[in-house]
Amino acid sequence: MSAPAASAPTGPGKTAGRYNFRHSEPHWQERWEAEKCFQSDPNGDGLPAKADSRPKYYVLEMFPYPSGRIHMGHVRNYTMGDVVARFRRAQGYNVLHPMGWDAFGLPAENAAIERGVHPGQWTRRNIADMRQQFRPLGLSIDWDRELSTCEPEYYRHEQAMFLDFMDKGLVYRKESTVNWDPVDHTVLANEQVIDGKGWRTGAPVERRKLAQWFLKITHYAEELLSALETLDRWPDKVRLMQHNWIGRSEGARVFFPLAGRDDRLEVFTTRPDTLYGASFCAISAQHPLAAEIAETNPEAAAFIADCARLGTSEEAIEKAEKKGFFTGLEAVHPLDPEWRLPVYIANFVLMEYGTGAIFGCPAHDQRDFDFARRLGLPIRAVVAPRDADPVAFAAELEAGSEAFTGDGVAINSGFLDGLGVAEAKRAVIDRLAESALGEGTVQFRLRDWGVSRQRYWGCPIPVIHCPTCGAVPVPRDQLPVTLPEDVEFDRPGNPLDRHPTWAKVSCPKCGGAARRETDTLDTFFESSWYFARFCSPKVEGQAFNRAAVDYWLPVDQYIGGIEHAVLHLLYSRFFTRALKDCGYLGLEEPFKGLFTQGMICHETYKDADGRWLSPDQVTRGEDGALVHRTEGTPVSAGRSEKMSKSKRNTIDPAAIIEAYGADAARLFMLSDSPPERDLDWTDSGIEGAWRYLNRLWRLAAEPATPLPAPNAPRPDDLGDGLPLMRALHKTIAGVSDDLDRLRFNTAVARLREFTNAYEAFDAAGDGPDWVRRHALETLARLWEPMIPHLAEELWSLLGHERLLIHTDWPTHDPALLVDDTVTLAVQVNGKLRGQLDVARDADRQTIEAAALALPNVTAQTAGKTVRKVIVVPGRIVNVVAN
RNA sequence: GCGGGCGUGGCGAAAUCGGUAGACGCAGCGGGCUUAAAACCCGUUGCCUUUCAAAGGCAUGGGGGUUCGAGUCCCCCCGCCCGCACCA
Repeated sequence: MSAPAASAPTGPGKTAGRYNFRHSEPHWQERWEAEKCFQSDPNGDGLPAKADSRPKYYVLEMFPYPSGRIHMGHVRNYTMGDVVARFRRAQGYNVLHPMGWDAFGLPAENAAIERGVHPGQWTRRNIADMRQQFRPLGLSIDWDRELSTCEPEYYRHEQAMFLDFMDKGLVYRKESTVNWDPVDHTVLANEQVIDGKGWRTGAPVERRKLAQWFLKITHYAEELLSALETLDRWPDKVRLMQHNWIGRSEGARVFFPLAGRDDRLEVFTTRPDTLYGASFCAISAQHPLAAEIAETNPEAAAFIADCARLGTSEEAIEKAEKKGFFTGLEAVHPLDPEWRLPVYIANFVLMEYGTGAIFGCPAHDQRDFDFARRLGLPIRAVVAPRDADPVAFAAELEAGSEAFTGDGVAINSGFLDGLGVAEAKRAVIDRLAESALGEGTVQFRLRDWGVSRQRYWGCPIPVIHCPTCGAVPVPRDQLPVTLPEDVEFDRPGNPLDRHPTWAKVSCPKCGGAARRETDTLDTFFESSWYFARFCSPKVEGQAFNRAAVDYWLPVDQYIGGIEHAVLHLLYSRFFTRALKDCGYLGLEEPFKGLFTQGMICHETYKDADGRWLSPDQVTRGEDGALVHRTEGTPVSAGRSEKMSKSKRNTIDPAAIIEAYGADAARLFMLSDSPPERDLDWTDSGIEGAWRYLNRLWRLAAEPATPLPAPNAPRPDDLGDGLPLMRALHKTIAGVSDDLDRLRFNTAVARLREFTNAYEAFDAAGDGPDWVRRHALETLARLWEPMIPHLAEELWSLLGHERLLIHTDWPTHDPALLVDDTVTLAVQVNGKLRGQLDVARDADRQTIEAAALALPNVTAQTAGKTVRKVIVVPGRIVNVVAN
């Protein structure tokens, strides 16, 4: 790509002048800073000044992980947020637009292992670097509210929250399975397990049981689900994903007494109506009953081990045949004491869902059907479609290979026969309840949130393990529990665990020797409340100044990536409820408006050997074909994909800003693609943005016609300036609406369209000249949220001393939106045959007559009879003739 | 397998109360300015028929339907993308 050299304007003449962004952008940034334009915390308590009566508006972009380098995704994300922040500020809102760092996490530990640098040092240096990289973008951020989650001033509050959650019964500890890398002696996150092997060591991952801390998100499952309906400014897609993730299903718990034993098998089903079609029971390989049987039955133990081996790779699960092992036990059918069902251990039953046990009804569940076929178990139809012949239907189903899962009526089901599915469910549940053999229940797919991580670089869990008192909370006056600085990463495992002194403490209860919890919190913990901490980031004794969170929350517009659709957003919704129940704040939903932006993509390149090449290694040869820049060897271009280091198709924002300036980068980010869709980065796209900025700059720096003085009075009669004035007001209305709905691409198109109209405008006189200046000033004001530096530059070129950012957002004059005449499309039989200019208020007869008189219309209707003329005022005339 | 989304010029896209499809931009083509190039400016650009003009035909993944009129609503089919994935 050719980087334009910014030069001083050369004045009118043969060479067009160029906008010098290198001078201008830092200049306006300094002015904004000097005038404290983005400050929002005058008292230090998070609240606005007493006299400030503006309504509040909280705009937030998901805070970044401090990797050390900003990437194009950041530029897009923060540009969008900045447009919203600047737009709302101009509209008279008191805007909160903060920035912080999601600073705990694995990459810092990897850096420590690979380069021997301390995670804290690495993280803090990255933060400093990234702050510097954000600065040239000209974002309207209140940096005074900056926070970093890895600092004790931040995480001490979440330790207190953890203890409050404990008091509220929202925290518990239980054994849970983790992915264990036997070489690194470390726990792996799911995404670090690739094909059942550790990503770093390649060693087969083991499943180990560890006691871990859980947060009871399921306590709020019902509410988290139902409240989704109130989030009307969230994308449907995200709400749907959360809906599915929570996965509510209504059904029943059914108890099957075990023949010859005192205990019973507890089963969850959504189809109690098919109980008469049961032909077996099945339990998970992890079910306690399975373990019990395995103790005395080596074959059962072998089968269970077999099941455990499976289950790492998704593909294996997909292809796995349904397998079962007969336990020798028989379950008694709850509706018929004479009826016995064999009990199997089955590889397709999940311990984590429901009760870890099912009853199988092959006729009406495909999995059960497959299982029954394999093991030769009976298949008995107990539901038939309403219009089917029950006997024939049952025969066909039992001979076929597919279960029937649709609605219908009960057959072969005793007292249920003839009832619909829904009625039959109710009837069965009632009958079971009478004999205490079952009950209606609601089951969720959502599981409790396991927050323990066997890691160093995270927030310490404030608990002490005492051999006599058990898990004891760290007394609040001893918070924060801080991470030790003197740690080594030269050996595998968790440095906290093997630290010589850190974990050794005395029990707060009995004073005996005890040991600190060495697990740290999942990093989703920090991001579940940072948006609230931003409301009063400087208060010390408490997490929040209650008045400040009451004032600022909820976040009016949250912007971030779709990858956080479920976990981060669901955890934050949970946290907000839990914090409310602990008295921290007073609302349930933290994010009123949510917007998920698309990714930045770029074409990918490979050399002849299939190695990825970065865009700057690729150029076009003389024949236009892609070649390697230095070696001249052929290069093949692949499809456009999300920018990623592994595919080497990234573009460095710093290089773009250096070559074209921040406004060009911002403009390109907002142009062309709708913000929720992926954006393709192209060289020609950024060139186009840069070209437009210069055009705009020239309108003010080198005007074709001299402009009247600033603040010149508006002439009573705009004369020939009226059409441009109308176009301007349509633009004001359109752009305001676009920005309100975050439709940045159409706002850009509209402003460019008006620029075209402005340049084509050649009327002369006082009226037109006044409109010219007015239009240019308004154009600067409308552009300011998107390209703030150039907008200020234009404003200044137009002779204003006071910053543009302090001027109000323009409002349109509704009278100027309606034209005196309108152009109607004229159709004959639905096909366009001409156009008609008529007065806006022309009556139907006049329009009809004029339309029928159009030469093209008479030609088309010649020899036909006009049956009907449809007139849609202001839009269209359709002549129906045959 | 289940759920959701999307298919519009060479490309990114507009047009969502059913009313002139292709705004705005990218790329292309022709021209101007220039010693030359860049930059900049002007014109042009969905496809087809037509020497020009005028006009006409075809076009929003494919097929059918509703309607005076369908990118938009309904039904069927095809393709791509995303989420979940033995959730009983």
